[in-house]
Amino acid sequence: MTKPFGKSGDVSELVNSLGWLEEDGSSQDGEESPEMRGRHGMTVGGRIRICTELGSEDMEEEEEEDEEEEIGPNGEKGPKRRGPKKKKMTKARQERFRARRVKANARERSRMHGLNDALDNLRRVMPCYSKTQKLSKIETLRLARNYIWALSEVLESGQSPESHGFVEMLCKGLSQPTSNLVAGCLQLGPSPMMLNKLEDKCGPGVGGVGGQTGHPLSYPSPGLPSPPYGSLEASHLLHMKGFKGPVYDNPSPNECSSGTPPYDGPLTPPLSISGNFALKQEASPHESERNYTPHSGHHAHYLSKAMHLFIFVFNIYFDNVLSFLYSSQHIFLFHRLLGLLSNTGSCTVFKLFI
DNA sequence: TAGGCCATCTGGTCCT
DNA sequence: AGGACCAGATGGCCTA
Repeated sequence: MTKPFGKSGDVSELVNSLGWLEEDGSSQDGEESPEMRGRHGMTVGGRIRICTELGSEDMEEEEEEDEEEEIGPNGEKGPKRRGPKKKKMTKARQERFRARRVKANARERSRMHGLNDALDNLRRVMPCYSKTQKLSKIETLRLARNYIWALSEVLESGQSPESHGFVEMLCKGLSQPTSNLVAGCLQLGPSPMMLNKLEDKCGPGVGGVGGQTGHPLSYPSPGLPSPPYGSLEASHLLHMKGFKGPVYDNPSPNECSSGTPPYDGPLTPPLSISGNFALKQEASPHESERNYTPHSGHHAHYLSKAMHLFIFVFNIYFDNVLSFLYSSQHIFLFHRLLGLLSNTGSCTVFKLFI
């Protein structure tokens, strides 16, 4: 249920159709003409514009009026205005201002599109991804936070990802519908929706749950990070201990309450980069995901998933990642993890990173 | 119909 | 001067 893009563009079309565009055409892509702002003070959408340095002709007139006011009503000279004298809004200046504004709007739009693309990529690696039922921005971020948190808990405390607690962590602070969605995905395992997801990414018959390899944990070829939803495969999640029915129809007081409660206190850091991880990992350094069994490759498996998501999330803000990595001992641990993960053959994206 | 979510425009601020 | 980023404002769409 994705909404069409450029809704404001519709407004501009309306404006265009009403013939309110500037003659030079500088009001394209939803821009409102200075005339509209100046003369009416309110635009098509009813927006009130506060004129500061806007290039309206009225502004120019206002300035001139102000200058006249300095000569008092009875002819006496009033106090001179202090500070630098305002530049006059000449026609040329107005046009430059307008052109600058149009360019800035375009940049801002593309910036936001970039942000949305990144968010879309993030949605794709969430436990419940659906083209038709998109998570909202805020819910995507919350779920990502929870997911990283939950996976790191699995690594640190050895908690089973099949436990009720794992699901609870995933749903913490999420709205009721999102909680239900997540719970539904976890309970149902690889639903048709998830199969679609795999096919969307790697094409039909390529890897994935329904792919040629047949193994539930054989991920599709590179591109996006290996999808973490392998951990949601039926063999893991259908038999969750203590996970009964639509749990979130009846949420516990602390978890998954209705609405979108504010973030209630600091969580465990998304992924604790501590020596422990590496040590746990070393138990089966040569484990391949294809040969993964829940017992022998437990930590390697979930470590790789956590790292995939971790890196992917940070990939969105790559600049921040770099400063983050070079800022402390993390760089050492990062490389150590990289080496270990390489042995598992499950860190394609990781390698691309380096 | 109210509320949630979203895209867009805009002005301000900071930085190069 | 101009670009990046941010937050506020606004209207449109959708759903309960």
